[in-house]
Amino acid sequence: MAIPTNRDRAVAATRFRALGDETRLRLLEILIDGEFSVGELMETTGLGQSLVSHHLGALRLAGLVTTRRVGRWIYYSTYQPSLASLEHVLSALEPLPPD
Amino acid sequence: MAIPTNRDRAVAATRFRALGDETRLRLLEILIDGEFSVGELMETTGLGQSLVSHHLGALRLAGLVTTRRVGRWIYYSTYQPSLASLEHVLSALEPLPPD
DNA sequence: TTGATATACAAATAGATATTTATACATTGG
DNA sequence: CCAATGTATAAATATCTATTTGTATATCAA
Repeated sequence: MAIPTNRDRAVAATRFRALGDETRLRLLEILIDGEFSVGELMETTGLGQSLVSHHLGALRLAGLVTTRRVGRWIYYSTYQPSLASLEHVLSALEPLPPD
Repeated sequence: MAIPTNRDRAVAATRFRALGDETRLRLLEILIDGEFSVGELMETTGLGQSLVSHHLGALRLAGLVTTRRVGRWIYYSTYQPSLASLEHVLSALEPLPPD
């Protein structure tokens, strides 16, 4: 396996940081089940428009979600090559520490 | 698969946040290759004592590393049940975004 | 073209985190 | 017990991030 470069680490850190927020994890969980517009995500989560948009933007920059515009709506979905499933990623970390 | 609770998400977010820092990723990479004391990690990375200790503490709280005291030294290593290999975790996210 | 709707973006602020410096604690050797 | 060594912790500060509020942009419907 190749030695990670500083750039590799920067990218990875950005990805992990994007996952390191409860609100974004919640949005991702929803998006794993399908494609949703910002408005639908607002309804489901009860969060404000700007906040949802902001977090989705962060997930997009991290390459975790992708978008598709349909008329006035923009539909978000998980970017599958990057995130086959959140469960998969989580499973590598799941067990709780002992101490 | 069970619906994630708020607590699940809080734990996961904490874990991801711990991984979302380049310095900590660097330390983890080193620890994947074996067990090292704080002093050794300072030498290898060129970072200050306090900073190394601080980051290791964060990794420990996140359940990503574990410790073993031998005399005055404290040896850090990856907590295997939690992190079989950083590469494994990274591989789940590796591909870069298109846009 | 105009008003309404859906979303993004900017600015402001509050809160969290990384880093540094200084100090405390624990263990060993003498 | 005392000095030295290895590590943790506290305090201070600077930087980053989440959230809120306000505004801009894009698309549609009439």
